[in-house]
Amino acid sequence: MKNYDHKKIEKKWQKEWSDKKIYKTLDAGKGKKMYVLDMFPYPSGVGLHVGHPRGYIGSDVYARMKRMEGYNILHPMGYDAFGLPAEQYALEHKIHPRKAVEENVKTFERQLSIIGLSYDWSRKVNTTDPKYYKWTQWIFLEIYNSWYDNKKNKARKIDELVSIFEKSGNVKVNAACSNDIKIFNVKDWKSYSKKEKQDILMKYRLAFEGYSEVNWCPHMGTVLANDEIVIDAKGNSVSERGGYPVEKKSMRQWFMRITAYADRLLFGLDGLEWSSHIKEIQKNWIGKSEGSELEFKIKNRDLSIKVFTTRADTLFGATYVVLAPEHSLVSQLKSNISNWKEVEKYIKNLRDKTDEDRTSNDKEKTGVELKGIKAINPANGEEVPVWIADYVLATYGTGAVMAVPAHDERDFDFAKKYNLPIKRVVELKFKNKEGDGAIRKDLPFVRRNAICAIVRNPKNDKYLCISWKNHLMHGLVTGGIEDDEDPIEAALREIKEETGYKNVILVKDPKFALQSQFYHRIKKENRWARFQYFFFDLIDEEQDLVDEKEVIMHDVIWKNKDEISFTVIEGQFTHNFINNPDYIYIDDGILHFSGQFDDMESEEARKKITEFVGGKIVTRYRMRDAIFARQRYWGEPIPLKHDKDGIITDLKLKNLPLELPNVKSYESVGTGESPLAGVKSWVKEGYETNTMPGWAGSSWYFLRYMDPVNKKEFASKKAIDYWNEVDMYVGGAEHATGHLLYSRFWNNFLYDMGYVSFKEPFKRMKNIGMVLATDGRKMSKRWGNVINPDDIVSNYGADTLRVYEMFMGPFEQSLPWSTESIIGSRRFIDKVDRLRDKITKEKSSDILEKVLHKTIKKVTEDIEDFAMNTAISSMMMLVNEMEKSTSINVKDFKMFLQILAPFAPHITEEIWNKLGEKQSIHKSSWPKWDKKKIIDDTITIAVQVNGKVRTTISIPKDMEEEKIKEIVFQNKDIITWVHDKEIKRFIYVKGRIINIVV
RNA sequence: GCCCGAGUGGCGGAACUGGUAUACGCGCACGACUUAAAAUCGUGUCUCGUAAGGGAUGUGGGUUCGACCCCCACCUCGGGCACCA
Repeated sequence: MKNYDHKKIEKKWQKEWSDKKIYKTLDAGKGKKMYVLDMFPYPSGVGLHVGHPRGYIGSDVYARMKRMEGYNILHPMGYDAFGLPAEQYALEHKIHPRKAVEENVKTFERQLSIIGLSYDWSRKVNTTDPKYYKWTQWIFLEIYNSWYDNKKNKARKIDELVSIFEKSGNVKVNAACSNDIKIFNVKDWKSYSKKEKQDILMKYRLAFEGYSEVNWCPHMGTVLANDEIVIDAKGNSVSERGGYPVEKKSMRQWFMRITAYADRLLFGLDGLEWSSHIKEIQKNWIGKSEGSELEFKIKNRDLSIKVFTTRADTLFGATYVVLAPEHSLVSQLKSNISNWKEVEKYIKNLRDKTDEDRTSNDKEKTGVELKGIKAINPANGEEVPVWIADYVLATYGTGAVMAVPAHDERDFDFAKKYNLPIKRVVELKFKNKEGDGAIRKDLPFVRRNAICAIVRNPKNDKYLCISWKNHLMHGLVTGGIEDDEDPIEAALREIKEETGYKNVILVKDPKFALQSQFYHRIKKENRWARFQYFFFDLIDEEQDLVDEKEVIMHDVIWKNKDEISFTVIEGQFTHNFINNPDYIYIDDGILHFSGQFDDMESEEARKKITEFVGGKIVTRYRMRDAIFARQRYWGEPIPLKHDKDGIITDLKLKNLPLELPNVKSYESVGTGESPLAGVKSWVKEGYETNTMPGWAGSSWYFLRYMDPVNKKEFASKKAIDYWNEVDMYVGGAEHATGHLLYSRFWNNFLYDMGYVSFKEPFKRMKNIGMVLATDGRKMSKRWGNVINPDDIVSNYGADTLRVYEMFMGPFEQSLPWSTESIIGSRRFIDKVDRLRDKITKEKSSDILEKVLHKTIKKVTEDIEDFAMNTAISSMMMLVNEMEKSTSINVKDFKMFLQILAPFAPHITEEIWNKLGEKQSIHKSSWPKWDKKKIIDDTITIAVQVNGKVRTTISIPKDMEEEKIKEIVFQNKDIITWVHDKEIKRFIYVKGRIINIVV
């Protein structure tokens, strides 16, 4: 198998490159800069599998090409090493997490070093290094000491907010803040104690203290993440390990007010060259929705319920109000609630359930009415009941909703279960725009009330239809309601008049109507009809005679459900309606039973009704503020101090870093608090015992690489301005809603503060697909299907691994590893090596030159697009062409080596060197393709007859259509196909195809 | 349930902006070299048909001179969200 000794040459060149520091980044280059960044890894204890380096190889290929193109490249690597896995690994192996990280980093670097990646290792960062996390802590304090001004749409220093309070209280302040802010004036502010002031400011800070529910496992004495919990056979939440009961516990946390940036994070996506897929995920995650905030007054109390709705147009159909069980109003209303015990029990029960339990979709909704409480529907003054229910979330909107069961599925389910009234106020509006029923623009509308009778024969399950003789259509029985006539009477009358059937019985009044605008073909007018639907069953087949006038126009027929193809309204809709008469209408439509808003369309009604009841239009986001605390040891300490009176002070820069104390035991203390709460010296100083979450260090590391050893700043302004944003970011798509949002948030913040000059940190991004095992599953120790890159490098060489990983398939796609296919990549490199025998000083053949220059173009463009697989396949074709040639010009061959060099840096360097080059191939300049050499003078194009290829012809590329026509019609194949048929069309698309239509 | 993305030979995949579908690689078959094997090289390899020719890009329709590509409906798989009012 071995044609060349990859072990020898790879080692040799890796040493050479490292000794000569050929990948060293210049602090400020004269030329253009290019920042190519990999998402830095979490160095785990198990080592790498063959999928891990795939992204690194891709970014390396890109960086190498750009380096050869003359860019000053920043291409660094580092480690994100705080967090649970390292802590867990340390606990299991009974070593300190720092030690564990050191070991894992070593393994990681050994495995990476043999692949030949062009990192500048001198810029390595490690989030667990106090010299690094000093600045993570500093950024935290910057965020802590800031608030978000919604008017200026940027973050500002908290001191400026204090000045505003001192001058004018908080009346004029429009800030992103917690939603339980009280209004105060200057006098109030001055009267507040230090602690009170602190508490108020806390509600404005961008990093703030608060409480949240966590999953608490008393037996283990720890907090568990959602995925560490399972549901046992009895339906209780238990820990995955050990099966111990888990309950909810409210715990003190730190938060980051990322929601302040929701809109900027949303619109910032527009300018980014990311895959639309990732942008879509972020958009959904942010979850912007426009709606109205409306108030329902509570009867006999000076309180009201604020609800958020996107469907203010359905307000007249709101038949009850639901509060989240956690809603603060519940306890405020206690004295008025006559069934308080029941309510209390319900809330208590709910607390023991996990979120997952409570919100799983298939679970039936539950709730309790707050008896003795009535809310007033602001639209019509109706008194409606108030409930608490598990399907309303405290954390979204206002924690309360108006329930409109006729137009919302959840409310509908709930109303059905508890027998609450359902009131339809929006109807489907159908405008007939096609056919001879299409609305005539020149005619006014004539309004009619009408019925649509769905008559079923229970004996054979067929439906009564009218077949119109003139129009070849059939539909259900429809007709107008006379003045003062009862709709059901009208329906019975129409059935009798049109079909003669007189013994039918009403089986269902779905209380549904549909508005339809159409042109009445017989009456010759534009109609705007409101059809009320009724279901009837036929009792017997006795018929009266039908009036002669009706008989002329239509027949009476019986049809199966599926055959009902047409009504005056719309066949498909009616068909669905018959199948599901409990149909709740959730789309926009036209209003009725809504007072002065009747006949208005939903969109307009939303604004008008909101205005009418004194509500306001608001924007809400699904995204929540991010918890910025973990109750663990292995994380950055939060640089804050609490004194005995509850006053918090922030550490100053000169006191940073606040280092993690070295302790013997960093196991959980058993109260749910961080292990730091058990460290006496730490607690005595009053230091915060929570540590930062895993995403803290990774939210700004890309800035530190720009100036990695700076002791005075997180990075100098000069370095930041020179490197600017990351030009190419490569990593997994799994960070779409975590890291990629948090780091955009931090960067936007740092921009507001003037520390960085760009809003968005990652201009272009490519997401590496996963490498699956040969069995199509994820590679995992558990399945025993892990392929280790060390083995591949040892058997085939690093160049083969690199070429294969790029050749496997599209960069962003997940692909299974193939132990069989890799040999193809090795053969390719062997062939390249063997081509050395053919190198001469003679000129290469014209054909070879042409293929070479085309390949240079293709590879250059493909690498730019990360289409690595097609770049390699085009080089394979070039090599096949070279094999056919008797000789290859040395200069041509060197150009080929250069374009192959990013993929196979070792073998190309070896041959390059053997050909007498002194300087590294990786420092040479990227070859340019010769435009003249890739132009084809004659082209081969296909000739189709009626769209089928019949032959191909070779013609000079600029030949005129008339001449081509002549040649084509002299062609034997074409003559046989065309014969003496008439030529209807002759289509010539320049340089592409000829199609003859006969 | 809702929102994205994808379905092409035995396998991984290619196909520019709607213009010769199956490039490149793996595998397989046959042949050359060899005492032999490996390695290497050559030839073939979607499918039906002796051929002429026909049929194939998940399924069914549509638009077009022409569709893997655009439109509609459906099926399957992957991802995201999941009572967000």
